[in-house]
Amino acid sequence: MKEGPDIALIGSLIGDPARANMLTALMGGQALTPTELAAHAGITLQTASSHLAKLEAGGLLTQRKQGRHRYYALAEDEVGLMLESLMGFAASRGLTRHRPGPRDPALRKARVCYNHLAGDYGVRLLDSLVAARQIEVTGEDLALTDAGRHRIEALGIDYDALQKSRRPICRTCLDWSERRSHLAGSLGEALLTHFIEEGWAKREKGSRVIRFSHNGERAFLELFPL
Amino acid sequence: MKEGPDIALIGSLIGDPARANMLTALMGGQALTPTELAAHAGITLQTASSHLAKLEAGGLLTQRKQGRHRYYALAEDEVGLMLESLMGFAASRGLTRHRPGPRDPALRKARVCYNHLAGDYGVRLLDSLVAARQIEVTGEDLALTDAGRHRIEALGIDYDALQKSRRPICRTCLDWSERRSHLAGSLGEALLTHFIEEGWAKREKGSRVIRFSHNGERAFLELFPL
DNA sequence: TTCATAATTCGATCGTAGTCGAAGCATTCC
DNA sequence: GGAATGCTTCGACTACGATCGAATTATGAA
Repeated sequence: MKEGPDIALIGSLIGDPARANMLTALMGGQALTPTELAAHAGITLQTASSHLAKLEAGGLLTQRKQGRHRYYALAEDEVGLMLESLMGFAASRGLTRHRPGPRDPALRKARVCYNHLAGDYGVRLLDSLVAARQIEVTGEDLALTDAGRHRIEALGIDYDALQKSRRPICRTCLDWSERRSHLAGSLGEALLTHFIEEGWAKREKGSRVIRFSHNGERAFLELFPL
Repeated sequence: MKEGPDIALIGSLIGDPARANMLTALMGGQALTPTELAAHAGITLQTASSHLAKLEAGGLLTQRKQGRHRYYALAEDEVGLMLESLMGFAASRGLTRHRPGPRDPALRKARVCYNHLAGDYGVRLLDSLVAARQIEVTGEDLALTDAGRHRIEALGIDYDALQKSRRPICRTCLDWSERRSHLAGSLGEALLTHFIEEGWAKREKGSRVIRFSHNGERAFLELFPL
């Protein structure tokens, strides 16, 4: 009768439109305050506060106090992966509330998925690393090869620091626009940070879009060929 | 504000405990009837029917009519992947429930489905006839070839008698233990009757189990190879 | 201190969705 | 043919949760 994990609780948390809007907003990767999230969801602050408490109790969000602000963010990578999976299915069903506008192609090209690169460029990144045998694919698992380690160290990324964290370095994440996997995990995060620090790309305010500069785009495509 | 796919609808569908129980049950891979699903969810048939209609409208389930039964199953692989992702997260939160026990192996091996053979042996029977080009598959329809007609007449089955009845001779029937089609229709019935009359197998009282004798099992496997 | 901003808590209202009994179809069994 | 089974539809009841106004707490600024 009752077997397996309890998905109803998680589902009901995501199932409320207001909460779903907040979670979608937080998929941008930035921590947001209750006031900002209330605006995203189109509800009052009181209601938002109640929702956020539930999401936190359910383990989907974490909260960080900072002065008189409280910053909410997705609790773990796993939350982002799960939401992306839901989005993938919803998108395949044609359940998109987003009116097809000019921002849509930009979103499909490159966007942030919690903390790593997604969209066409995100998929290309993983494909390129796999093609160069710098990442090995075993089923759904990814592993960095020796060549891969040297490669990212050459980019100036501290491999030992990545290894210290308990999070997996490489991880697949299903891309809802491309419907293929892109690179998540601490390496995925580090690479996106690297691109931004190098000035190749930057986050667009108030959305998940990642804008590549002209030179940044050229460098990215050259560095990660197919 | 509102970008990306609408995950709230999907979430709310999964969010109801009764529906979550049904989906969990269907993760087993077998197609189930509303009655069975109602039992899994601990609700009445009426309520289950309402839930199933919603899940189907949401694209999570598909339905297949079979006589006076309706078999529900997960609509696509993507649904399973999505649920798996949710379960993974729920499990990591420690939100686990009971563990499933092994079902009756004899039922899985061979049982009666109305009047024809089902289970592992039932699926094998159809597979073998198809492999020998004695039955042709066109989508969900089955057709007996000339070779097939000669084959069953050689077994002593009266083909003309089968043709006289209004019922289709060959028909697919979804096997709940194997989750694949087996052979139904008047031919399916005639074959099971044949096996029993030959003494190869007999029905077990008070259950749906079909017990093959030692010699019967040997003869069956030899006559219908894979 | 006093005021302003940020956020939570409380309480009341209101809709909606889950639930089941009863009735209505559809199909199969005898 | 009629009875039995499987399932859906309809209608009514109920309960839970989303929502917001008002009051409360907490932090920072003047």
